[in-house]
Amino acid sequence: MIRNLSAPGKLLPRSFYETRPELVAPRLLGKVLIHRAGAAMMAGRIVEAEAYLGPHNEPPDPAAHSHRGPTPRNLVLFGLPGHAYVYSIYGMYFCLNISCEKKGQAGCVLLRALEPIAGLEQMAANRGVADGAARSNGFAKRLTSGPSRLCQALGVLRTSHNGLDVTRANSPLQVRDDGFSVEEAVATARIGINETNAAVDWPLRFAVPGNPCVSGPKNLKGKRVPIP
DNA sequence: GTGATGATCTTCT
DNA sequence: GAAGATCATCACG
Repeated sequence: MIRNLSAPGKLLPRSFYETRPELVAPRLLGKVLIHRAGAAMMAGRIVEAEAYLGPHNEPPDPAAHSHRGPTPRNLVLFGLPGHAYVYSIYGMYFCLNISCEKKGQAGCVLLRALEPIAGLEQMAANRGVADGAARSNGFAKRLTSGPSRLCQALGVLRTSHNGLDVTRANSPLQVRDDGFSVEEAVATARIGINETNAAVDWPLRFAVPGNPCVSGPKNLKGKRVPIP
């Protein structure tokens, strides 16, 4: 039982997000995503993230939701950086992004996997994990290794979380720096980008090398890069 | 371990 | 009307 509800470390300021997504994504590795829901607090360390570039970028990123300009769905991305963009995918799931770059430039970072830190019982309940499974080996990994899994585990919904400012101390959704430092990242192509898409090979997916909570196959074929 | 398949619905064309 | 930044489950090796 987690009695101390104080969040660890310090809140990341808006300036952290006010730059290009391909810089923000690797820098977010090792930071802590926190969701407070009533008396419950759930937290996980970000171990995988993908950058999606805004339409002003050269060349533009055809895989990004924002690449055809603002629509009612993606409006959050064109606003101030440091806001949550939550959308529903395949009818049944949600994905959580954080808007980047200054107002009017719609870059963002998709959070793809966390390493659970706090509130694991609540996460398991949110995901409907049975007691037996919750005690089995590798259960923590299956809670949050995937963009929609982590939304389910933290209880992030489009209706209540889209557009939230993650840089405010009283926000239910925050990203904090607790001093944990990641030395380097693995950069690979993004997941789920069709080969008909010109951006299929862009190395904009960043993960913590060797971390068991990273989604997908274990050996990432990508190259090691320093954190920019 | 990998690979195929179905569930399900919002969004934009 | 089609596609989609996905996941659980099942078959098979």
